[in-house]
Amino acid sequence: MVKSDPSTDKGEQTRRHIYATALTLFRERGFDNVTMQAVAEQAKVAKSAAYYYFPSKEAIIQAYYEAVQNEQDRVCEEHFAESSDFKKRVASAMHTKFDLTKDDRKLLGVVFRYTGEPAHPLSCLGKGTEAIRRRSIAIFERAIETERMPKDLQELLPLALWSLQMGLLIMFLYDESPNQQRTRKLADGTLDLSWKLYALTKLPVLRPVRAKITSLLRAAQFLPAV
Amino acid sequence: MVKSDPSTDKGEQTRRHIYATALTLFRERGFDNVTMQAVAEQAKVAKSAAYYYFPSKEAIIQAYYEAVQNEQDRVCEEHFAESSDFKKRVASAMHTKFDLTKDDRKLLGVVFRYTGEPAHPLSCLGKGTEAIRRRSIAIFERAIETERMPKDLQELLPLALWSLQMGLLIMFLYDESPNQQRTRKLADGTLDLSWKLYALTKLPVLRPVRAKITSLLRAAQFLPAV
DNA sequence: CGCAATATTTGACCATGGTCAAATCTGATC
DNA sequence: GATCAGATTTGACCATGGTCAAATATTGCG
Repeated sequence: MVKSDPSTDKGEQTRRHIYATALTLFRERGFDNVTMQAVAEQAKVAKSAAYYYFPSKEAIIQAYYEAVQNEQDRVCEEHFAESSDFKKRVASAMHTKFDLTKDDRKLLGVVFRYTGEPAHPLSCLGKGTEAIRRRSIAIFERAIETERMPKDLQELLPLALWSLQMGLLIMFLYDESPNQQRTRKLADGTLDLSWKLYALTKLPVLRPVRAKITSLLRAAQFLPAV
Repeated sequence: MVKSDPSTDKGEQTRRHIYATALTLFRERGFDNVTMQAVAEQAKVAKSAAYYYFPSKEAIIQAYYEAVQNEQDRVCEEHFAESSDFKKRVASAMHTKFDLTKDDRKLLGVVFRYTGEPAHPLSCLGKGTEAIRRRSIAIFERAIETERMPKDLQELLPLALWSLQMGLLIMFLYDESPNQQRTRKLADGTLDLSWKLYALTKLPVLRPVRAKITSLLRAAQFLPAV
Protein backbone atom coordinates (compact mmCIF):
# COMPACT_ATOMS: atom_id res chain seq x y z
CA MET A 1 0.00 0.00 0.00
CA VAL A 2 2.22 2.81 -1.20
CA LYS A 3 0.22 5.97 -1.70
CA SER A 4 -2.87 4.58 -3.31
CA ASP A 5 -5.20 5.28 -0.42
CA PRO A 6 -7.31 8.37 -0.95
CA SER A 7 -7.48 10.67 2.06
CA THR A 8 -10.85 12.19 1.41
CA ASP A 9 -14.24 10.96 0.49
CA LYS A 10 -14.02 12.53 -2.93
CA GLY A 11 -10.85 10.61 -3.55
CA GLU A 12 -12.48 7.41 -2.44
CA GLN A 13 -15.25 8.02 -4.97
CA THR A 14 -12.85 8.51 -7.82
CA ARG A 15 -10.81 5.53 -6.81
CA ARG A 16 -13.85 3.32 -6.76
CA HIS A 17 -15.01 4.67 -10.07
CA ILE A 18 -11.68 4.01 -11.74
CA TYR A 19 -11.52 0.57 -10.18
CA ALA A 20 -15.00 -0.37 -11.34
CA THR A 21 -14.42 0.96 -14.83
CA ALA A 22 -11.16 -0.90 -15.11
CA LEU A 23 -12.62 -4.17 -13.94
CA THR A 24 -15.46 -3.94 -16.42
CA LEU A 25 -13.04 -3.33 -19.25
CA PHE A 26 -10.67 -6.06 -18.12
CA ARG A 27 -13.54 -8.51 -18.01
CA GLU A 28 -14.76 -7.48 -21.46
CA ARG A 29 -11.45 -7.45 -23.27
CA GLY A 30 -8.86 -9.07 -21.03
CA PHE A 31 -6.22 -7.45 -18.87
CA ASP A 32 -3.51 -7.14 -21.48
CA ASN A 33 -5.83 -5.83 -24.15
CA VAL A 34 -6.94 -2.88 -22.10
CA THR A 35 -4.71 0.14 -21.91
CA MET A 36 -4.61 2.46 -18.95
CA GLN A 37 -5.47 5.18 -21.42
CA ALA A 38 -8.64 3.30 -22.26
CA VAL A 39 -9.52 2.87 -18.62
CA ALA A 40 -8.97 6.55 -17.98
CA GLU A 41 -10.99 7.61 -20.99
CA GLN A 42 -13.88 5.36 -20.08
CA ALA A 43 -13.77 6.67 -16.52
CA LYS A 44 -13.48 10.23 -17.83
CA VAL A 45 -10.32 11.07 -15.97
CA ALA A 46 -6.75 11.65 -17.05
CA LYS A 47 -4.47 8.67 -17.28
CA SER A 48 -2.35 10.10 -14.51
CA ALA A 49 -5.40 10.16 -12.26
CA ALA A 50 -5.53 6.39 -12.56
CA TYR A 51 -1.87 6.26 -11.59
CA TYR A 52 -2.56 8.54 -8.67
CA TYR A 53 -4.77 5.85 -7.21
CA PHE A 54 -3.05 2.72 -8.44
CA PRO A 55 0.73 2.53 -8.63
CA SER A 56 0.54 0.19 -11.61
CA LYS A 57 -1.91 -1.55 -13.84
CA GLU A 58 -1.37 -4.79 -11.98
CA ALA A 59 -2.16 -2.99 -8.74
CA ILE A 60 -5.76 -2.79 -9.91
CA ILE A 61 -5.80 -6.57 -10.05
CA GLN A 62 -4.32 -6.63 -6.59
CA ALA A 63 -7.23 -4.48 -5.47
CA TYR A 64 -9.54 -7.00 -7.11
CA TYR A 65 -7.85 -9.79 -5.20
CA GLU A 66 -8.34 -7.88 -1.97
CA ALA A 67 -12.00 -7.41 -2.79
CA VAL A 68 -12.29 -11.15 -3.33
CA GLN A 69 -10.63 -11.73 0.02
CA ASN A 70 -13.11 -9.40 1.69
CA GLU A 71 -15.95 -11.28 0.14
CA GLN A 72 -14.49 -14.61 1.18
CA ASP A 73 -14.18 -13.36 4.74
CA ARG A 74 -17.79 -12.23 4.71
CA VAL A 75 -19.24 -15.34 3.09
CA CYS A 76 -17.20 -17.70 5.26
CA GLU A 77 -18.23 -15.88 8.41
CA GLU A 78 -21.81 -16.70 7.48
CA HIS A 79 -21.06 -20.33 6.73
CA PHE A 80 -19.09 -20.67 9.91
CA ALA A 81 -22.02 -19.39 11.88
CA GLU A 82 -24.14 -22.14 10.41
CA SER A 83 -21.92 -25.11 11.02
CA SER A 84 -19.38 -26.08 13.62
CA ASP A 85 -18.27 -29.16 11.73
CA PHE A 86 -14.69 -28.24 10.88
CA LYS A 87 -14.60 -30.44 7.80
CA LYS A 88 -17.58 -28.66 6.34
CA ARG A 89 -16.11 -25.34 7.29
CA VAL A 90 -12.84 -26.05 5.60
CA ALA A 91 -14.56 -27.29 2.46
CA SER A 92 -16.72 -24.20 2.32
CA ALA A 93 -13.70 -21.93 2.78
CA MET A 94 -11.98 -23.70 -0.06
CA HIS A 95 -14.91 -23.62 -2.44
CA THR A 96 -15.86 -20.07 -1.65
CA LYS A 97 -12.68 -18.79 -3.25
CA PHE A 98 -13.45 -20.77 -6.37
CA ASP A 99 -17.04 -19.59 -6.40
CA LEU A 100 -16.01 -15.98 -6.10
CA THR A 101 -13.45 -16.08 -8.86
CA LYS A 102 -14.86 -18.57 -11.33
CA ASP A 103 -15.78 -15.92 -13.87
CA ASP A 104 -12.54 -14.03 -13.48
CA ARG A 105 -9.93 -16.70 -13.95
CA LYS A 106 -8.11 -14.60 -16.54
CA LEU A 107 -7.84 -11.72 -14.13
CA LEU A 108 -6.86 -13.91 -11.24
CA GLY A 109 -3.93 -15.23 -13.22
CA VAL A 110 -2.31 -11.82 -13.16
CA VAL A 111 -2.01 -12.09 -9.38
CA PHE A 112 0.68 -14.69 -9.93
CA ARG A 113 2.82 -12.59 -12.22
CA TYR A 114 5.52 -11.81 -9.71
CA THR A 115 5.53 -15.10 -7.82
CA GLY A 116 9.16 -15.63 -8.72
CA GLU A 117 10.30 -12.14 -7.82
CA PRO A 118 10.51 -11.81 -4.04
CA ALA A 119 11.36 -8.12 -4.11
CA HIS A 120 8.41 -7.05 -6.22
CA PRO A 121 5.70 -5.31 -4.19
CA LEU A 122 3.04 -7.44 -5.85
CA SER A 123 4.81 -10.76 -5.49
CA CYS A 124 2.04 -13.01 -4.21
CA LEU A 125 4.44 -14.59 -1.73
CA GLY A 126 6.38 -11.48 -0.85
CA LYS A 127 6.43 -8.89 1.90
CA GLY A 128 4.15 -6.52 0.05
CA THR A 129 1.28 -8.98 0.15
CA GLU A 130 1.85 -10.30 3.62
CA ALA A 131 -1.25 -8.71 5.10
CA ILE A 132 -3.66 -10.24 2.64
CA ARG A 133 -1.86 -13.56 2.79
CA ARG A 134 -2.33 -13.62 6.53
CA ARG A 135 -6.02 -13.03 6.11
CA SER A 136 -6.16 -15.80 3.57
CA ILE A 137 -4.56 -18.19 6.03
CA ALA A 138 -6.61 -16.88 8.94
CA ILE A 139 -9.78 -18.15 7.30
CA PHE A 140 -8.52 -21.68 7.72
CA GLU A 141 -7.54 -20.96 11.30
CA ARG A 142 -11.10 -19.94 11.99
CA ALA A 143 -12.45 -22.89 10.03
CA ILE A 144 -10.72 -25.45 12.22
CA GLU A 145 -11.07 -23.69 15.53
CA THR A 146 -14.19 -25.69 16.41
CA GLU A 147 -12.16 -28.87 16.48
CA ARG A 148 -10.02 -29.82 19.46
CA MET A 149 -6.69 -30.98 18.16
CA PRO A 150 -3.06 -31.12 19.24
CA LYS A 151 -1.18 -27.85 19.13
CA ASP A 152 1.17 -28.88 16.34
CA LEU A 153 -1.66 -29.78 14.01
CA GLN A 154 -3.45 -26.60 14.91
CA GLU A 155 -0.43 -24.67 13.75
CA LEU A 156 0.25 -26.80 10.74
CA LEU A 157 -3.18 -27.22 9.22
CA PRO A 158 -4.02 -23.62 8.29
CA LEU A 159 -0.73 -23.26 6.46
CA ALA A 160 -1.14 -26.62 4.75
CA LEU A 161 -4.68 -25.82 3.71
CA TRP A 162 -3.68 -22.43 2.42
CA SER A 163 -0.88 -23.98 0.36
CA LEU A 164 -3.31 -26.52 -0.97
CA GLN A 165 -5.64 -23.71 -1.89
CA MET A 166 -2.90 -21.86 -3.75
CA GLY A 167 -2.00 -24.97 -5.66
CA LEU A 168 -5.59 -25.73 -6.51
CA LEU A 169 -6.13 -22.13 -7.52
CA ILE A 170 -3.45 -22.46 -10.14
CA MET A 171 -4.92 -25.71 -11.36
CA PHE A 172 -8.26 -23.91 -11.40
CA LEU A 173 -6.85 -21.38 -13.84
CA TYR A 174 -5.72 -24.12 -16.20
CA ASP A 175 -8.81 -26.25 -15.80
CA GLU A 176 -10.86 -26.34 -18.98
CA SER A 177 -13.33 -28.95 -17.76
CA PRO A 178 -16.91 -27.63 -17.56
CA ASN A 179 -17.28 -25.55 -14.44
CA GLN A 180 -13.75 -26.53 -13.44
CA GLN A 181 -15.19 -29.69 -11.93
CA ARG A 182 -11.85 -31.38 -12.18
CA THR A 183 -10.37 -28.93 -9.76
CA ARG A 184 -13.42 -29.03 -7.54
CA LYS A 185 -13.28 -32.79 -7.35
CA LEU A 186 -9.59 -32.80 -6.63
CA ALA A 187 -10.21 -30.30 -3.87
CA ASP A 188 -12.92 -32.46 -2.33
CA GLY A 189 -10.87 -35.60 -2.77
CA THR A 190 -7.77 -34.10 -1.26
CA LEU A 191 -9.67 -32.83 1.75
CA ASP A 192 -11.34 -36.17 2.17
CA LEU A 193 -7.97 -37.83 2.10
CA SER A 194 -6.57 -35.32 4.52
CA TRP A 195 -9.24 -36.12 7.05
CA LYS A 196 -8.52 -39.81 6.69
CA LEU A 197 -4.89 -39.08 7.39
CA TYR A 198 -5.91 -36.79 10.20
CA ALA A 199 -7.79 -39.72 11.74
CA LEU A 200 -4.69 -41.88 11.42
CA THR A 201 -2.61 -39.19 13.05
CA LYS A 202 -2.74 -40.81 16.46
CA LEU A 203 -1.59 -44.15 15.08
CA PRO A 204 1.76 -45.18 16.61
CA VAL A 205 3.37 -45.89 13.23
CA LEU A 206 2.69 -42.40 12.05
CA ARG A 207 3.81 -40.63 15.20
CA PRO A 208 7.43 -40.16 14.17
CA VAL A 209 6.34 -39.09 10.71
CA ARG A 210 4.20 -36.38 12.13
CA ALA A 211 6.93 -35.21 14.48
CA LYS A 212 9.36 -35.09 11.62
CA ILE A 213 7.03 -33.02 9.48
CA THR A 214 6.56 -30.34 12.08
CA SER A 215 10.23 -30.17 12.94
CA LEU A 216 11.10 -29.89 9.25
CA LEU A 217 8.67 -27.07 8.69
CA ARG A 218 9.88 -25.33 11.80
CA ALA A 219 13.45 -25.50 10.59
CA ALA A 220 12.33 -24.12 7.26
CA GLN A 221 10.65 -21.29 9.17
CA PHE A 222 7.24 -22.09 7.80
CA LEU A 223 6.13 -22.67 11.33
CA PRO A 224 7.05 -20.43 14.28
CA ALA A 225 9.97 -21.64 16.39
CA VAL A 226 8.97 -23.53 19.54
CA MET B 1 9.51 -22.36 -30.13
CA VAL B 2 7.95 -19.94 -32.58
CA LYS B 3 10.46 -18.69 -35.12
CA SER B 4 13.48 -18.29 -32.94
CA ASP B 5 15.48 -21.12 -34.47
CA PRO B 6 18.16 -19.96 -36.85
CA SER B 7 18.37 -22.04 -40.02
CA THR B 8 22.01 -21.52 -40.80
CA ASP B 9 25.23 -21.68 -38.93
CA LYS B 10 25.75 -17.95 -39.21
CA GLY B 11 22.40 -17.45 -37.58
CA GLU B 12 23.30 -19.85 -34.81
CA GLN B 13 26.44 -17.80 -34.15
CA THR B 14 24.54 -14.57 -33.88
CA ARG B 15 21.91 -16.12 -31.71
CA ARG B 16 24.49 -17.46 -29.31
CA HIS B 17 26.28 -14.15 -29.24
CA ILE B 18 23.13 -12.23 -28.44
CA TYR B 19 22.17 -14.79 -25.83
CA ALA B 20 25.56 -14.64 -24.13
CA THR B 21 25.66 -10.87 -24.17
CA ALA B 22 22.16 -10.64 -22.75
CA LEU B 23 22.87 -13.08 -19.95
CA THR B 24 26.00 -11.23 -18.94
CA LEU B 25 24.11 -7.97 -18.78
CA PHE B 26 21.17 -9.50 -16.94
CA ARG B 27 23.52 -10.94 -14.36
CA GLU B 28 25.32 -7.63 -13.93
CA ARG B 29 22.33 -5.33 -13.71
CA GLY B 30 19.23 -7.49 -13.33
CA PHE B 31 16.67 -8.46 -15.91
CA ASP B 32 14.41 -5.46 -15.61
CA ASN B 33 17.24 -2.97 -15.57
CA VAL B 34 18.59 -4.08 -18.89
CA THR B 35 16.92 -2.83 -22.02
CA MET B 36 16.85 -4.76 -25.26
CA GLN B 37 18.49 -1.74 -26.81
CA ALA B 38 21.37 -2.15 -24.38
CA VAL B 39 21.68 -5.84 -25.18
CA ALA B 40 21.70 -5.10 -28.89
CA GLU B 41 24.25 -2.33 -28.56
CA GLN B 42 26.55 -4.45 -26.45
CA ALA B 43 26.23 -7.28 -28.94
CA LYS B 44 26.73 -4.85 -31.81
CA VAL B 45 23.56 -5.71 -33.65
CA ALA B 46 20.33 -3.86 -34.22
CA LYS B 47 17.61 -4.24 -31.64
CA SER B 48 15.43 -5.95 -34.19
CA ALA B 49 18.13 -8.56 -34.70
CA ALA B 50 17.63 -9.54 -31.09
CA TYR B 51 13.92 -9.83 -31.73
CA TYR B 52 14.61 -11.91 -34.80
CA TYR B 53 16.13 -14.55 -32.56
CA PHE B 54 14.05 -14.13 -29.43
CA PRO B 55 10.36 -13.35 -29.65
CA SER B 56 10.51 -11.40 -26.40
CA LYS B 57 12.88 -10.36 -23.70
CA GLU B 58 11.53 -13.07 -21.44
CA ALA B 59 12.22 -15.60 -24.16
CA ILE B 60 15.92 -15.11 -23.50
CA ILE B 61 15.32 -16.25 -19.95
CA GLN B 62 13.43 -19.22 -21.31
CA ALA B 63 16.51 -20.07 -23.34
CA TYR B 64 18.51 -19.78 -20.14
CA TYR B 65 16.15 -22.19 -18.47
CA GLU B 66 16.57 -24.63 -21.33
CA ALA B 67 20.33 -24.38 -21.01
CA VAL B 68 20.00 -25.18 -17.32
CA GLN B 69 17.87 -28.18 -18.19
CA ASN B 70 20.50 -29.39 -20.65
CA GLU B 71 23.13 -29.09 -17.98
CA GLN B 72 20.98 -30.90 -15.47
CA ASP B 73 20.47 -33.73 -17.93
CA ARG B 74 24.18 -33.97 -18.52
CA VAL B 75 25.24 -33.77 -14.88
CA CYS B 76 22.57 -36.21 -13.74
CA GLU B 77 23.50 -38.69 -16.42
CA GLU B 78 26.97 -38.76 -14.89
CA HIS B 79 25.69 -39.14 -11.36
CA PHE B 80 23.31 -41.84 -12.43
CA ALA B 81 26.16 -43.77 -13.96
CA GLU B 82 27.91 -43.70 -10.61
CA SER B 83 25.14 -44.86 -8.35
CA SER B 84 22.17 -47.14 -8.69
CA ASP B 85 20.75 -46.21 -5.30
CA PHE B 86 17.55 -44.50 -6.30
CA LYS B 87 17.43 -42.36 -3.18
CA LYS B 88 20.84 -40.95 -3.92
CA ARG B 89 19.89 -40.46 -7.54
CA VAL B 90 16.77 -38.54 -6.67
CA ALA B 91 18.62 -36.35 -4.19
CA SER B 92 21.28 -35.57 -6.72
CA ALA B 93 18.71 -34.72 -9.37
CA MET B 94 17.06 -32.36 -6.92
CA HIS B 95 20.22 -30.66 -5.77
CA THR B 96 21.68 -30.37 -9.24
CA LYS B 97 19.01 -27.90 -10.21
CA PHE B 98 19.80 -25.79 -7.18
CA ASP B 99 23.52 -26.02 -7.83
CA LEU B 100 23.12 -24.90 -11.39
CA THR B 101 20.93 -21.93 -10.61
CA LYS B 102 22.19 -20.72 -7.27
CA ASP B 103 23.85 -17.64 -8.69
CA ASP B 104 20.99 -16.78 -10.99
CA ARG B 105 18.03 -16.77 -8.67
CA LYS B 106 16.95 -13.36 -9.91
CA LEU B 107 16.89 -14.57 -13.48
CA LEU B 108 15.18 -17.80 -12.60
CA GLY B 109 12.34 -15.89 -11.03
CA VAL B 110 11.36 -14.51 -14.39
CA VAL B 111 10.54 -18.05 -15.54
CA PHE B 112 7.52 -17.93 -13.27
CA ARG B 113 6.09 -14.71 -14.66
CA TYR B 114 3.27 -16.29 -16.61
CA THR B 115 2.45 -19.14 -14.26
CA GLY B 116 -1.07 -17.83 -13.89
CA GLU B 117 -1.68 -17.29 -17.57
CA PRO B 118 -2.28 -20.64 -19.27
CA ALA B 119 -2.45 -19.18 -22.76
CA HIS B 120 0.89 -17.40 -22.62
CA PRO B 121 3.59 -19.19 -24.62
CA LEU B 122 6.01 -18.84 -21.73
CA SER B 123 3.65 -19.98 -19.01
CA CYS B 124 5.80 -22.41 -17.05
CA LEU B 125 2.86 -24.81 -16.77
CA GLY B 126 1.41 -24.24 -20.21
CA LYS B 127 1.48 -25.89 -23.59
CA GLY B 128 4.35 -23.81 -24.85
CA THR B 129 6.71 -25.21 -22.24
CA GLU B 130 5.50 -28.79 -22.34
CA ALA B 131 8.63 -30.18 -23.96
CA ILE B 132 11.00 -28.85 -21.37
CA ARG B 133 8.64 -29.77 -18.58
CA ARG B 134 8.62 -33.35 -19.79
CA ARG B 135 12.38 -33.43 -19.74
CA SER B 136 12.34 -32.03 -16.25
CA ILE B 137 10.04 -34.81 -15.13
CA ALA B 138 11.93 -37.43 -17.13
CA ILE B 139 14.99 -36.90 -14.97
CA PHE B 140 13.08 -38.26 -12.01
CA GLU B 141 11.81 -41.16 -14.08
CA ARG B 142 15.37 -42.09 -14.81
CA ALA B 143 16.39 -41.50 -11.22
CA ILE B 144 13.98 -44.08 -9.86
CA GLU B 145 14.24 -46.63 -12.62
CA THR B 146 16.81 -48.65 -10.70
CA GLU B 147 14.24 -49.43 -8.04
CA ARG B 148 11.60 -52.09 -8.49
CA MET B 149 8.31 -50.70 -7.39
CA PRO B 150 4.62 -51.10 -8.09
CA LYS B 151 3.36 -49.58 -11.31
CA ASP B 152 1.26 -46.91 -9.63
CA LEU B 153 4.15 -45.57 -7.63
CA GLN B 154 6.35 -45.67 -10.65
CA GLU B 155 3.89 -43.39 -12.40
CA LEU B 156 3.23 -41.20 -9.45
CA LEU B 157 6.69 -40.55 -8.08
CA PRO B 158 8.27 -38.63 -10.96
CA LEU B 159 5.35 -36.23 -11.05
CA ALA B 160 5.36 -35.85 -7.30
CA LEU B 161 9.09 -35.25 -7.21
CA TRP B 162 8.87 -32.74 -10.01
CA SER B 163 6.12 -30.85 -8.18
CA LEU B 164 8.20 -30.91 -5.06
CA GLN B 165 11.09 -29.53 -7.05
CA MET B 166 8.99 -26.70 -8.43
CA GLY B 167 7.78 -25.81 -4.97
CA LEU B 168 11.26 -25.93 -3.52
CA LEU B 169 12.54 -23.89 -6.42
CA ILE B 170 10.19 -21.09 -5.50
CA MET B 171 11.20 -21.31 -1.88
CA PHE B 172 14.79 -21.27 -3.12
CA LEU B 173 14.15 -17.91 -4.75
CA TYR B 174 12.87 -16.45 -1.50
CA ASP B 175 15.45 -18.08 0.69
CA GLU B 176 17.83 -15.54 2.18
CA SER B 177 19.63 -17.99 4.46
CA PRO B 178 23.32 -18.35 3.61
CA ASN B 179 23.69 -20.62 0.60
CA GLN B 180 19.95 -21.24 0.73
CA GLN B 181 20.58 -23.95 3.26
CA ARG B 182 17.06 -23.69 4.51
CA THR B 183 15.74 -24.86 1.19
CA ARG B 184 18.44 -27.49 0.87
CA LYS B 185 17.59 -28.89 4.26
CA LEU B 186 13.91 -28.89 3.55
CA ALA B 187 14.62 -30.72 0.33
CA ASP B 188 16.67 -33.36 2.10
CA GLY B 189 14.20 -33.64 4.92
CA THR B 190 11.24 -33.98 2.61
CA LEU B 191 12.95 -36.66 0.59
CA ASP B 192 13.91 -38.50 3.73
CA LEU B 193 10.35 -38.36 4.86
CA SER B 194 9.13 -39.51 1.49
CA TRP B 195 11.28 -42.60 1.67
CA LYS B 196 9.96 -43.36 5.13
CA LEU B 197 6.46 -43.11 3.75
CA TYR B 198 7.52 -45.13 0.76
CA ALA B 199 8.62 -47.88 3.13
CA LEU B 200 5.26 -47.73 4.85
CA THR B 201 3.51 -47.97 1.53
CA LYS B 202 2.91 -51.68 1.81
CA LEU B 203 1.36 -51.31 5.25
CA PRO B 204 -2.27 -52.48 5.24
CA VAL B 205 -3.55 -49.30 6.93
CA LEU B 206 -2.11 -47.16 4.17
CA ARG B 207 -3.26 -49.29 1.28
CA PRO B 208 -6.60 -47.54 0.79
CA VAL B 209 -4.92 -44.17 1.16
CA ARG B 210 -2.51 -44.97 -1.60
CA ALA B 211 -5.26 -46.27 -3.85
CA LYS B 212 -7.25 -43.15 -3.23
CA ILE B 213 -4.35 -40.90 -4.10
CA THR B 214 -3.73 -42.49 -7.45
CA SER B 215 -7.39 -42.56 -8.37
CA LEU B 216 -7.73 -38.91 -7.42
CA LEU B 217 -4.79 -37.86 -9.52
CA ARG B 218 -6.03 -39.95 -12.39
CA ALA B 219 -9.41 -38.24 -12.25
CA ALA B 220 -7.64 -34.91 -12.19
CA GLN B 221 -5.73 -36.01 -15.28
CA PHE B 222 -2.38 -35.62 -13.61
CA LEU B 223 -1.83 -39.30 -14.22
CA PRO B 224 -2.70 -41.09 -17.46
CA ALA B 225 -6.03 -42.91 -17.48
CA VAL B 226 -5.81 -46.64 -16.73
C1' DC C 1 29.58 -18.16 -62.48
C1' DG C 2 24.98 -16.06 -62.08
C1' DC C 3 20.75 -15.92 -59.96
C1' DA C 4 16.77 -17.00 -57.39
C1' DA C 5 15.23 -18.27 -52.95
C1' DT C 6 15.90 -17.81 -48.34
C1' DA C 7 17.99 -16.23 -44.17
C1' DT C 8 19.60 -12.20 -41.84
C1' DT C 9 19.98 -7.43 -40.62
C1' DT C 10 18.59 -2.88 -40.29
C1' DG C 11 16.51 1.62 -38.92
C1' DA C 12 12.38 4.01 -38.61
C1' DC C 13 8.25 3.66 -36.20
C1' DC C 14 4.42 2.59 -32.89
C1' DA C 15 1.90 1.63 -28.51
C1' DT C 16 1.76 1.76 -23.96
C1' DG C 17 3.10 1.80 -19.03
C1' DG C 18 4.65 5.07 -16.26
C1' DT C 19 6.52 9.99 -14.45
C1' DC C 20 6.33 14.75 -13.20
C1' DA C 21 5.69 19.54 -12.34
C1' DA C 22 2.26 22.57 -12.57
C1' DA C 23 -2.63 23.71 -12.11
C1' DT C 24 -6.86 23.27 -9.68
C1' DC C 25 -9.90 21.96 -6.27
C1' DT C 26 -11.46 21.22 -1.25
C1' DG C 27 -12.23 21.98 3.22
C1' DA C 28 -10.70 23.50 7.68
C1' DT C 29 -9.49 27.74 10.18
C1' DC C 30 -9.59 32.35 11.35
C1' DG D 1 -15.40 34.92 2.98
C1' DA D 2 -10.33 34.97 2.54
C1' DT D 3 -6.49 32.08 3.09
C1' DC D 4 -3.67 28.20 3.20
C1' DA D 5 -2.29 23.33 3.28
C1' DG D 6 -3.03 19.42 1.41
C1' DA D 7 -5.59 16.41 -1.77
C1' DT D 8 -6.66 15.81 -6.52
C1' DT D 9 -6.31 16.35 -11.45
C1' DT D 10 -4.15 17.31 -15.58
C1' DG D 11 -1.46 17.17 -19.99
C1' DA D 12 2.94 16.95 -21.78
C1' DC D 13 6.63 13.89 -21.76
C1' DC D 14 9.80 9.78 -21.48
C1' DA D 15 11.55 4.97 -21.84
C1' DT D 16 11.17 0.81 -23.60
C1' DG D 17 9.23 -3.52 -25.54
C1' DG D 18 7.95 -4.75 -29.74
C1' DT D 19 6.74 -4.43 -35.15
C1' DC D 20 7.58 -4.01 -39.97
C1' DA D 21 8.91 -3.31 -44.63
C1' DA D 22 12.85 -2.71 -46.97
C1' DA D 23 17.79 -3.67 -47.63
C1' DT D 24 21.46 -6.88 -47.60
C1' DA D 25 23.90 -11.14 -47.13
C1' DT D 26 24.09 -16.22 -47.92
C1' DT D 27 23.29 -20.44 -49.92
C1' DG D 28 22.07 -23.94 -53.03
C1' DC D 29 21.77 -24.97 -57.78
C1' DG D 30 21.43 -24.82 -62.98
